[in-house]
Amino acid sequence: MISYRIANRIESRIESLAPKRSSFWKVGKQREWLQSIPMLDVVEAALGGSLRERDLRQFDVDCAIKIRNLETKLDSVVCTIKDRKELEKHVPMPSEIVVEYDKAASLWSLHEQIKQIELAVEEAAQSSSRRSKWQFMGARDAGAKEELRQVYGVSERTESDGAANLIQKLRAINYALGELGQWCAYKVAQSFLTALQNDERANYQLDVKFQESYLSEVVTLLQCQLSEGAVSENNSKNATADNDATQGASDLDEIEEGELPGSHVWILYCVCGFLKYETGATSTFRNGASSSKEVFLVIHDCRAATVTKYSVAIYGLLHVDVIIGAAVADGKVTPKVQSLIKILLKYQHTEDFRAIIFVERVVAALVLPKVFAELPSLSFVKSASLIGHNNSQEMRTSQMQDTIGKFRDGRVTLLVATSVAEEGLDIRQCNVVIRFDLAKTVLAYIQSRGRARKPGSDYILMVERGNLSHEAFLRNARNSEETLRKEAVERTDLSHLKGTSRLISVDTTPGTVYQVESTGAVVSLNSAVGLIHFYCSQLPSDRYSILRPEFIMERHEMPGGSIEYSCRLQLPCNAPFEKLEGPVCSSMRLAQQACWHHVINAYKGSGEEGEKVDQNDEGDPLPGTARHREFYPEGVANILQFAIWSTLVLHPWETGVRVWTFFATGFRSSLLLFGFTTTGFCIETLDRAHRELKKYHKSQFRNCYYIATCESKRHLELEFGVIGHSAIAETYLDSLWA
DNA sequence: TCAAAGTTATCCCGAAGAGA
DNA sequence: TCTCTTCGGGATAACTTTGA
Repeated sequence: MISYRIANRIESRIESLAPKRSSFWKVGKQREWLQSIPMLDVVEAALGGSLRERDLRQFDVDCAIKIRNLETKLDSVVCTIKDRKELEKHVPMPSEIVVEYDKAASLWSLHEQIKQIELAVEEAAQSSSRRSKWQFMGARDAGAKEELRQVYGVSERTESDGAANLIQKLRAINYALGELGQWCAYKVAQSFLTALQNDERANYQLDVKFQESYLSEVVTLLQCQLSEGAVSENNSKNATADNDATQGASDLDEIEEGELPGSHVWILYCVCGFLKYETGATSTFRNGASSSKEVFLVIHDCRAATVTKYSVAIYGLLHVDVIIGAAVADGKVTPKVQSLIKILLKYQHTEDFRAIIFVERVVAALVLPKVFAELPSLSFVKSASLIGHNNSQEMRTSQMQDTIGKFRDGRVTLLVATSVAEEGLDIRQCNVVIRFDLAKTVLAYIQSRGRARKPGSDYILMVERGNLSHEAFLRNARNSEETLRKEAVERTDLSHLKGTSRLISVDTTPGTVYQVESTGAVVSLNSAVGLIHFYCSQLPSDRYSILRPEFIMERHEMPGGSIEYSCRLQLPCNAPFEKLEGPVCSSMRLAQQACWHHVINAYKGSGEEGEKVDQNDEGDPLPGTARHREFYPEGVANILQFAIWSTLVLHPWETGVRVWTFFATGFRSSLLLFGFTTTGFCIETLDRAHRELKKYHKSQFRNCYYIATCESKRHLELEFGVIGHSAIAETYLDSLWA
């Protein structure tokens, strides 16, 4: 909490400083500092005890140094309030609870079988890579295949195209098997398979068929193993029918409170949606979903037992414990999942329960809500997944917002989220945060705790019993936080380290850090690559420009056999400089970062340093400056003012309408505008033809500014009018059309 | 032992497509 | 034609694996 406050303080300080700084400065990673919060080494755990006092003092000093260096880098001051209780009056602090679970028994056989399937996929993909496309659809010659390609409007994909995707899925299943248990892995495999079967491409794309066949195998593998202990909706009914306890089950609804019928030895089973265990001579199987109360009991030899609401409450957890415990023994679910279920059950009577479970992997976030949905004992929970996008199971932004909205208004009471929810999710009703997978960094540890916003909240950390790295992480996170707080209050005297390499100084490290004298803004190697990208994005442009730097790496074999790298930086053509060669460095990353200094030098050389040189002597803004961008309302660079005209004729197509296409490309102070005629583009509509043609030329010509594809002179004039070149275009077009 | 490469996740932004 | 949404590529971060 303290360091989170510090972070906020620093961020607001940065924000207050930002307007005074150059555009380069604004991109600096403001969050970077938190990632580098010092932590005690895992060595501590390996030593089997706490660090000695001398080591702790050393750690405090390290912490002080890091904070001081951070302040230097950000030109900021770290501070906090002395009395923590004072802070807690205003900012609710959840109570931290550590829950231990046992290590899962490894299901070697299943893991191995899935790995074998993975190998088989790789082999099949390799052998299929040369196979003809579209063959499986009966296309035997090139014409037939082309016809199919036209019909479906997509290029054909082969088995090898699907292999990489499938291997990822198999690894996710294997992960679920190890971390969550067999039943969850089965659920994962099943959802992958269902998604493929619902994919309309399955009708004609080989890669989908390929994946489907292997996934079916995995589903069968996991499903077969489950049949001994698992009860699906269908076979639970069968089990009930097979058992003479059907009557007993119906009776049970009536006997939640009162005396059990005495004619049998009753063993009532918790059926958490998927489990059935036969341990008694006479048994009753009851699917918990049939009861409105979801009571779960294990009562042994209870001929005369009296069931009361009290015993229901007492035995509720015991019941789940026993039954899921049996499932744990079978590997159906892992002890970790068992513990999670038990944790959730403790909140079943909590008013306005709202919880977030943080998991590391997307697959866990997706499968756990499915598990909860099938547990009658967790029917008080309405769960949903929250994951980011740009992964194989991505969630769209609108879906994410929808889920968060539901969580906020209570339609969803439990979110199972990846780290996407660690920051920025502000839901005041959230009263429980569970770290199913421990955070990876102290930042994540603090941030996820901050999601529990309600007074009296719980922050539950699930730790594997006997896992040294888990224990060490917890200790380190707490120590780091406390050390930070103390350091922010007391401030260690580091004057004796002044001038040494441990305390960084913007002045003492020339060559790695650049400082803008007028503002004091500092740029380091760490932020170099990001800054170059940002700089490019700020260059004046029109909507057709691709403003992206390109880093071309070169490998150098040095005398002595060592390998070093240099980087050639290619900037967009509307930058004041286009190509820069960086020095030879020991690593690719360093070579990439080192280009930064050349950018700085070129930047200075072009007179573009700081805000004072945003304009030339005539008062016009210079290229690459914010003012320059504003100066051109259409976003067209100054360098486009001069033009060299040229024409060329491309592909004399056989039939179709004649289309005029132009594209413009600029080099520093000149513009090349090419025009050519194209006939034969008869793809549905002319609009479509234009788009296709534009796409083609964009891919063919680098640094292409603008493409216009038109069927008449008038259209072309309009196109050029859009980018403010109507006068130039008119002159040119007159000569062309003449 | 260390650096590179790979894997897992994230965010950001431009391109492309859909719909009003 | 414009606006909004979706998709995909490129970036970062932390960690693990691999190889010299």
